[in-house]
Amino acid sequence: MSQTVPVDTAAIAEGGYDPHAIQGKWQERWEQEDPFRAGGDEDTRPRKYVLAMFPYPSGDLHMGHAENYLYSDIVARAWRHRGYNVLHPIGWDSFGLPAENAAIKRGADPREWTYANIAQQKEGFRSYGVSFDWNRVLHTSDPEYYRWNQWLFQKMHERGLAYRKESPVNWCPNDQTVLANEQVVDGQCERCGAVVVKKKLTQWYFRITDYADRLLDDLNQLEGSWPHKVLQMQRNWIGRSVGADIDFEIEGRAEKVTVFSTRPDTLHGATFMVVAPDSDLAAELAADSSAEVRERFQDYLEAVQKQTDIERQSTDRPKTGVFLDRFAINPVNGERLPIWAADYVLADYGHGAVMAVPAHDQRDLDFARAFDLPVRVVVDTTAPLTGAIPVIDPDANLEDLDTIESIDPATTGVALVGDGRMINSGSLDGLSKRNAIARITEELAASGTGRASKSYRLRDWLISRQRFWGTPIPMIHTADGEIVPVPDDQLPLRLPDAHGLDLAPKGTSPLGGADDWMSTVDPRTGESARRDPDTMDTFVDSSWYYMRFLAPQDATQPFDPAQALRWAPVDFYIGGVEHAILHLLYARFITKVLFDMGYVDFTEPFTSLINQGMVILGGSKMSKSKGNLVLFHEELAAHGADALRVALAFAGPVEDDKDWADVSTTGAQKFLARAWRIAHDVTSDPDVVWAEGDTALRRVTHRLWAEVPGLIEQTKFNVVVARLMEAVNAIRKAIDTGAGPADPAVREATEAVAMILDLFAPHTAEEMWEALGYDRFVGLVPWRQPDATLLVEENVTAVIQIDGKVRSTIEVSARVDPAELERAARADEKIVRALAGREITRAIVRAPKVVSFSTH
RNA sequence: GCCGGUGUGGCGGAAUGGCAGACGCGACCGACUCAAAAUCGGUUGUCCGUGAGGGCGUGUGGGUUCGAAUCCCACCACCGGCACCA
Repeated sequence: MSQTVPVDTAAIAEGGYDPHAIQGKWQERWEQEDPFRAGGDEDTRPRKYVLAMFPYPSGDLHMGHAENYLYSDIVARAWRHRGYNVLHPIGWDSFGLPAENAAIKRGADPREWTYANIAQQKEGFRSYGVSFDWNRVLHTSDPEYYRWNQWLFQKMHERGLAYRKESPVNWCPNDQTVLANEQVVDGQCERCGAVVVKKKLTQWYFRITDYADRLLDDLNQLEGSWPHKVLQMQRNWIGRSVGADIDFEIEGRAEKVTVFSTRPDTLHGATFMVVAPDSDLAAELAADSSAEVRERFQDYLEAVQKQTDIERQSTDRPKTGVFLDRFAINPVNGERLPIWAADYVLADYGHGAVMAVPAHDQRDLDFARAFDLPVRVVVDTTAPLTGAIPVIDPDANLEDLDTIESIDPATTGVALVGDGRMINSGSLDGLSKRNAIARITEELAASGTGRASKSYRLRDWLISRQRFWGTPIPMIHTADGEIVPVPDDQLPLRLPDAHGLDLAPKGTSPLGGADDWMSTVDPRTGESARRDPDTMDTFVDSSWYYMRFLAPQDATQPFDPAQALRWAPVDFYIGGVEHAILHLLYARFITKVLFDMGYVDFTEPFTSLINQGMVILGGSKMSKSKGNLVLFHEELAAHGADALRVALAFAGPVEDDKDWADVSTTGAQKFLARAWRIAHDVTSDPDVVWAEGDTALRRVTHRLWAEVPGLIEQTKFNVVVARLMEAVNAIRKAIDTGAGPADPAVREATEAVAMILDLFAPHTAEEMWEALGYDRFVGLVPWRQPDATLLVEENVTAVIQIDGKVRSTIEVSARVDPAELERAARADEKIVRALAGREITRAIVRAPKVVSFSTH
C-alpha cells in the first residue's frame, strides 16, 4: 500500500501560479494604499451605496459570510469599474445574546469575547480580499454608536412612538427574556428554540402599528426591486383586514362593547358573541355574573392559560368555551345575543371580542354546533350575482328555500363563506356582499353604532430585553412614579462594567443588580431615582446602522443629513431571507419615522434587495451540532481567496442554496491558473493597435464588454464567470493554434479578462494586470466600451424548420435579404430531401436566423 | 385552509418565443511521461442504426403559435410564508 503524501498542489501543480503568494502581496498593497476608500465631498462621480447585512461577531467567519460579502464585493467592484464613486462599508452588529451566554459560560466579560471575535472576522475579510472602505468601521456595542440608539429612543418617546404597557408578552424560559412577536417562530424562540410562554409584564414598545398602512402600501414601490418572496412575507406579516367596528350594548353594563368584523354585511346573522377568555373584558363580564359562572369561567381561564401558543394555535382542535350568562344587543335588530368566552378568540387582535355569525364563518359554526347555538343564514350563496335581483319574500321562511336548505350549514357543518344575495337582513336584502358591506357600514355610521375600520396582524414592537449586553434604555424612574428621559448631556448612558455582575439569566435584567449604576437622580428635582434596568432589542441597533456609515465618527449627531442626501438610500442591499420580517421590517419602519422627523428625504431604506441562498452541505444546513461544517479559514488555506470566491460565484444563481458538495474549488483554481498563464504568455506591448488584431478573438472580447454589465446588474454572477471561462479558452486557443501570443487581439482579450476577473478573483486579476505591464490597481480601471461594429456578426447560422422541426442549418450573411434566404432554404439539399415532395403551404422568414416552412 | 415560488442530462446549472443542455463538475478515451501528478486534445441527454441518418426529450395532460423549457389552462410533486387574525 502506498502512502498518501500531502502536497501543496496550489503552489507546485499549477505551473507557477501561487495563489497564496499573490494574495499576500496584493492584500498588503491594498492595506497600504487604501484604494477602495469612498470618494469624499469633492468627488463628482455618480454615487452608489452597496451594503451587505452586517455580521454578528459569533466567532470566525463562516461560508455564509464568504458568500454574502463576495456578492456585495462583486457589485461594488463592478460599479467602480463603471465610473461610480462607491461606498461599500463594513461594521459589526456586536450587541446580543451569544456574547452574553459565552461570557456566562466562561465567567468573562462579553466585551472581551465580542471584540476578540470582531478582530478575527476583520482579519478574515482582509484575507478574503473584500474591497471595503475600512475608514468607516462601526460596532454597535461602542458607546459612540449606541449613544444614538438612545437618541433614537428618546426621539421616539417624544413623539409618542415609544411607550410602556402591561400586556401578555412572549417569554423565552431559556434565555429568560421577552421576545418580539417577530422573534417567535412556530411558538418557539427564534434564537434557542425553546417553547415560548406568555407572561404579563410591563414593557417598552415601539408603535410600529401606527405605520402598518404605510409599511404595507409602500411595498408596492419595491415591487420588482425586492424579492417577491420578501414582499409577500411582509404583506402576510402585516396582515391588514378591512371591515367595520360595530358597537353592541351590553345588558347591565354602561359601556358598549366594540367588535371588529370583515363581514359586517352578516350582522343580521349574528346569534351570539364571543370574548377572549384572557381579555380584561371577559374577566369583567364574568365578575359581574353569578358565582357559578365566575367559578366556571375561572376554571376555564386557568386551563386556557396553561396551554402554550403551539397548543392554542393548532388547528382542528374541538371548540371549547363557557357561557358567561350575559347578553349583548344587536344594534340592527335589538336581538339578545348570549355572550361566551372561548379561546378561539384572541385577546390581542381586533377588540378581543367577536360577533359570531355561525352560518357564514366556519369557526363560529363549529362553536355553535358544539354548544347547540342557533344558526341563521343571511346570505343566499346559491342566488345568481348577475342579472336582475331576485324577488325575496321578506316573510319567507328558510325552509321554503329549497336551494338553500340543501346546504344549510347547521346540518352540513360547512359555513357559507362565499358571495351571494343578502336575505333575512332587512334593508340589505337582495344586495351582493360588497354592496351590503358598503350599505351596512353607512347605516351603522349614521346611527352612531359603528364605522369602517381596519385590523392588522402586526403587533407593536416590544423592544425591552432583560439582558445585559445591549443598549441601556435611557429613562429614569422617579420616586413619584414618573418616567423621564435621561438628560441629553448625560448621554451616552454607558453600560456598567460587567465584572462583579451576575449575568446569569434570572428573569430580570442583570443591570438591576448594579446598584451604583441603577441609582441616579431625578433630573427635575435632584431626588434619588432609579434607572431602567432593561436593554434594547438589538434589532433597534440594526434598524438604522446603514445611516451611521455615512459619517461614523460624527460625535454630534447620529448621521449627517448632508451625507444622507449624497449617499442614501442604499442602492444595493444583500443578506439572508431570514431577516425578511425582522430587520427589514424594522429598518423600513425606523426609516419612515426618520422621514417624519425630517431627518431624511426618503421613505424606504433599501432601493434594491437580494437574498442570497444558504451554503449547505449534503442537502442540509451546516451546523456545529451536526458536525457538518465547512470552515472558512480551512478552505481559504487550502485553495486561496480567489479560488474560493470564483467557486462560490460560479456555483449557481445568487438566490439559490449552494451545496458545498457541488462547489468545485479545484475547478476554480484550474481556471485561475489558466487565466494567470495567458497573461504571462502575452508578448505584445501595451501600446499595440488592437484594430490590427485577430477579428474572431476581438469579437469574443467585445461581446464580453457588451454583455457583462447587464449580467452583473441582473446578479447573474455565475454566467459572468462562464463567459470569462469561454474567453480564457478562446485566448488559449488563439495563442496555441491561431493568431499567436503577439497578436494585439490576444492582449486586448487578456486585458478584458483581467479587468472583469477583478470582480471575482481580485488578487489574480491584479497579478495579471501587472504581468501585462500596467501599474496597480486593475480594481480601479474603467471598463471599456464594446465596439458596435465587432458585435455584428458577418455570418450567422440560419435555422430551417419544417413543421416546427429543425431539418437543416445554413451559413448566411448577417445582412442576408429575406427573399434570398428563403430561396437558399428551399434549395437546401437536406430540406429538399426532408420535404420528400410535400408542398410548402406557408413560409415564415425571420432573416437572418430562421426560415420556417409548413406543409399543411 | 389562504397566498406565493419552483420543477431542464449522472451532478451544479445556461437558454424568457427561434439549433435545449452554454460554462463547469464527474466519467471515459488519447497525447506528453519510465511512471504519476500537472498540462494539452477528444467524447459524454436518451433510444434505434456499422454508418449516413432518424425517433424521443425541459414534472404530467391539454391549448395558443409557422415555431414553446419560455406564453395560457388544468393537474401532480416539492419548497416557503400566513393561519381559530373574526
